[in-house]
Amino acid sequence: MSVRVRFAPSPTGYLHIGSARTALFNYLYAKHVGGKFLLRIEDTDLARSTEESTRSILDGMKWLELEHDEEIVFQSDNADKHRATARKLLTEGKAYRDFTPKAEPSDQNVKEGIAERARAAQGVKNMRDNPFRDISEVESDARAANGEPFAVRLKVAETGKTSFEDAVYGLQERSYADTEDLVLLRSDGHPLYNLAVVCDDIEMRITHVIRGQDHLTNTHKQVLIYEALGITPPIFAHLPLIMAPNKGKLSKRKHGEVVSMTTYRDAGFLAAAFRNFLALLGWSASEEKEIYSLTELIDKFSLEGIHRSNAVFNFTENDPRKWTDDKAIWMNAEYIRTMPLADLLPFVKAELKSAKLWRDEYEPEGRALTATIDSTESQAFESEIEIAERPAAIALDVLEVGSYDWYVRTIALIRTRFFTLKDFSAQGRAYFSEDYDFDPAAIAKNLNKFADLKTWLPELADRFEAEFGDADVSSPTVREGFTTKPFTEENIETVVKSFTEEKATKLGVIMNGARTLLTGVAVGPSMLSVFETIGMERSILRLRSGIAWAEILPDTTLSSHG
RNA sequence: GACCGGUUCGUCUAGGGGUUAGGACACCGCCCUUUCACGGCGGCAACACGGGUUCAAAUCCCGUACCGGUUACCA
Repeated sequence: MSVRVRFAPSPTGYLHIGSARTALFNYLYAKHVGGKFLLRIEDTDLARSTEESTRSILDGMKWLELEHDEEIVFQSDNADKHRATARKLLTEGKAYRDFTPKAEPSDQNVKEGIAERARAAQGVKNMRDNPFRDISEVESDARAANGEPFAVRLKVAETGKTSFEDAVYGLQERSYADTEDLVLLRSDGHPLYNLAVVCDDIEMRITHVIRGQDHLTNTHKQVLIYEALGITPPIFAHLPLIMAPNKGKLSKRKHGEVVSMTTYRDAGFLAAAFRNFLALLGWSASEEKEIYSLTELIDKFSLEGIHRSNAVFNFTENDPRKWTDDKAIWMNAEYIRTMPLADLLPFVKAELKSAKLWRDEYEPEGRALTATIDSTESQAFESEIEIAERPAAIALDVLEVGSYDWYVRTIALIRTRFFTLKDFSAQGRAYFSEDYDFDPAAIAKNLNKFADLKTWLPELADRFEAEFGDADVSSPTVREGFTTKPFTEENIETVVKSFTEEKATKLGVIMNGARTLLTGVAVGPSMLSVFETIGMERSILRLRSGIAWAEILPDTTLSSHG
């Protein structure tokens, strides 16, 4: 029998990080064993389910690239079948009508109320004390025929226990005495969760139920329904929960956007990286390795590798630097820095486009750069990128700023310090636009402290112009007839070094000042490569520009010795 | 309260009778470097507690503590 698993979220909000991991594990297991990964929307709670939420969940799944097999099942479509099942159990005497009037839902916290009631009962409640449990069939039928409202409850036997072998938690047993006669059908005829789940899992021929540990005790109730129906239950595998840093529940209400999948998509995370991170929360392949491709994950995934203890999703509220789990950020940076450039480029393109920084010249001529390049084309393309990535291999000593080759090489250069895709349009903005911001901290540290730079840097620009000025950057290979050198790292270094000596200052002072003016930020790749990448013309322009200087505080009187 | 589950560095985890208890993130230091959030090297840091079994316990058993889940005519 082939394996069929399902991810069954209830559409009462966006895709929660815990649900996303449940979906991932189901997906990985299905793919590992060559089974089917199905999706069922558990929308039986009409009051709370929304279409928008369903869409958001689907969006999240799509972003994570967890494609489901077969049609989506909407649980609400099966309500009639659920009711029929309940009726069947009723006629077989395995369930009974409960004519107890429906209790008014308390207006305070529902969960709190339940716990309170349970505490009051001192845990000695007799689960078989429902007065309608044993009324005669005749009386029950008569009252029902009379229009009296009733809920349908499963008739749990007086003595015995339910048991099942959980693939993660091992043998689970529970005395009947601890399980109430659960409600199958509400008095308004609405099927309840446990009934609906069992019916649908049977209908969908689910073989393995992989879900959160919060359902571990529910499972006993479901086993009871399977037994009443005379059907062998599927294999259950419960997952440890993902908790907040205080080991409490991780919820939208308390923790906000950090728990939503769309947050990560919008924050510039790569799905592959986030998937990788999620996979390692509650599962491990028992090896000293952190980076796993999807194929590796599928290959190595097993139910045996799932943990039994909850995992903390570590983040610090109100700390922008640690707004989400450090390891997730690191993982994303790792992907951005080390994944094949050809795979990264489409994501960078999308980011630059949405920031209005994209230019069509960045597209390789005659080819559309998309995420799905066929293999032969992709190979040719990759070797081209390899060339661009390896400065030494480039025939030209200067790349034309704004060209495709320049673009690819720039991305290869700047990605080494980036954490998210957003960095390409934020920190990296100065590479693609003249309209970029200056980080006040960078100005304070690299410009304000050295007042002489205000005259030095424009002077450096003059020097650049004199040294490199009439080199034809548009056809840099043609060098004959020109008296000046090409604007390359090596030549730039010579010029800047002698300039520094003339001014009797440290190289760092000049370089850092220039970096701030040229890029607006205090960090980045080697400054020589930044000069080269920004290009001669723009470098000169920016060194002369007074934009950043305008932000210098008026009381700055520090000398260059500072 | 009752029932069920869990407990290895701050966090994610490896290890399941004999290990200097390993890795990753974070943090710190050094190196590289003009800067840096890149890179390299190194450091700090953990078996919840108490009993037992055993020549030997992080590992097996019992208890305690703590944490979590469930206890709905929610899902």
